[in-house]
Amino acid sequence: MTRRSYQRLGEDARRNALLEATLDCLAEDGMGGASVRKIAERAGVSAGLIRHYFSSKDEMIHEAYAYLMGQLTGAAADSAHAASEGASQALAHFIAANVMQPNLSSRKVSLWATFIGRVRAGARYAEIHRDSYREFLDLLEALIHPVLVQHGRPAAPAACHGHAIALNGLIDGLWLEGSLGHGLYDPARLPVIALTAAEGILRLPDGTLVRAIAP
Amino acid sequence: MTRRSYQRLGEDARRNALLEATLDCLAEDGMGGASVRKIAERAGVSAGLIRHYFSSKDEMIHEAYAYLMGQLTGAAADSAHAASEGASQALAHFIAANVMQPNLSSRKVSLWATFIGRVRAGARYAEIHRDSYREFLDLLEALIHPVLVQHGRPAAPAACHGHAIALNGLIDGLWLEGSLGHGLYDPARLPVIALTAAEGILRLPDGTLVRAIAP
DNA sequence: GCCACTATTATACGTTTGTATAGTAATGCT
DNA sequence: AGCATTACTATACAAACGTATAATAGTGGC
Repeated sequence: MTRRSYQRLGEDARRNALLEATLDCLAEDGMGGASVRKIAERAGVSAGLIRHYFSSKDEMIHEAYAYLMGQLTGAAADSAHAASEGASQALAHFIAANVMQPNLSSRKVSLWATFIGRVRAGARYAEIHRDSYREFLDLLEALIHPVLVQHGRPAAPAACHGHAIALNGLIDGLWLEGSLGHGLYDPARLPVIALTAAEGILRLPDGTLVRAIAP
Repeated sequence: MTRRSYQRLGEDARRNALLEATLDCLAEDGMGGASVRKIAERAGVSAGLIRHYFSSKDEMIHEAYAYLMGQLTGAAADSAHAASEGASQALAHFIAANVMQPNLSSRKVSLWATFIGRVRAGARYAEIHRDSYREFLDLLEALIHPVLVQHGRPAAPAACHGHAIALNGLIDGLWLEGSLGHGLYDPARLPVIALTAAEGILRLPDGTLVRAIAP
């Protein structure tokens, strides 16, 4: 009996490789098609290995969701904290980044939607979703507040919160629909559409955000 | 051997019962848990029946998606064509209806997301999605145009189209996030948040849409 | 080079899955 | 009531599934 040769990997590296493989299989085959054997094959390991890292398939999928959302919120936080020339530019960059590559991504949307489809029925999914949604809202509030102050708009916490909810909704919706390659319009239009809409939502002077990132 | 007694149903009625059962199982158990046996049980028939109506499980799921989107777009069209006192009220009602019950529904969102998760990898899913997305955009454009004209805003087709994309994004995002019971805010706030944001996106005078549906 | 540790492979098992098909009971017509 | 039609049940099958476990080869330390 000839055993396949293999290379050992540290615990973190192997674990992350399995989570990445899980996400790859979910993006391609959905929840119904991502079997343990497929995930193992994608990760380049045998199916028996998975039990050494996760106590069940369910746990591995939950962890994959947490891992994905950690990546998405991490990238959003980096974007929010990036160097910029003022509050308007920071907000504009944040919004635009969400409706452009690499965030505008059918893979990311497919994964996000696949997990959202389970939020209603699974407490762990719901918890991960709520935490990341809260984090996105908080990031947006922090970006919106100084912009409102700068333009003399009402900037009380409640107003900022409402704006953050609306802006997050706009970004989510455009990101979702814009990533799916439907061919109904050129996704390159989305940054301007998003920024123009955001100016309206925040009652900013026309061009405040669009001009903040234009050449 | 005692066979279970049963009642015959006409082809359309039985078929729709199966599609409803499919959606119920998908909403509860996801793509990975909705087996043919579960769906049959939910529909109150034996598993062998399904082959008499659908040539495969895959086909049944695709048909369920088309059926769901038919319901959602049908309801949207009804809402768009409902009697109203003017263009602003029609648009306001349409927007508000999308972020309130019965549309604000974790079941609907779970189903929608579950299928969206498959759009990237499945041509049939992508086709159904594109057709319904186009229909929503068209409905919105038709609602937006007279409102812009009424308020002397630029109302060329390209402008309407861009506004429809933005508004649809806003509605989708708020509907999605607002349906999931995260407890971060009261979903009863969403109609006002959505309408206020829509006024901004369309550059309408403050209160145009909010006041159109307030008591 | 030797050895201990352990990451990994291969295999097994019981259950579940989607698909296939023969048989029969419900129902409408005469 | 009798009969033909057919919607539906029950069962079977091969494959796939998630889970479990014994064995072994890779690797670092000495």
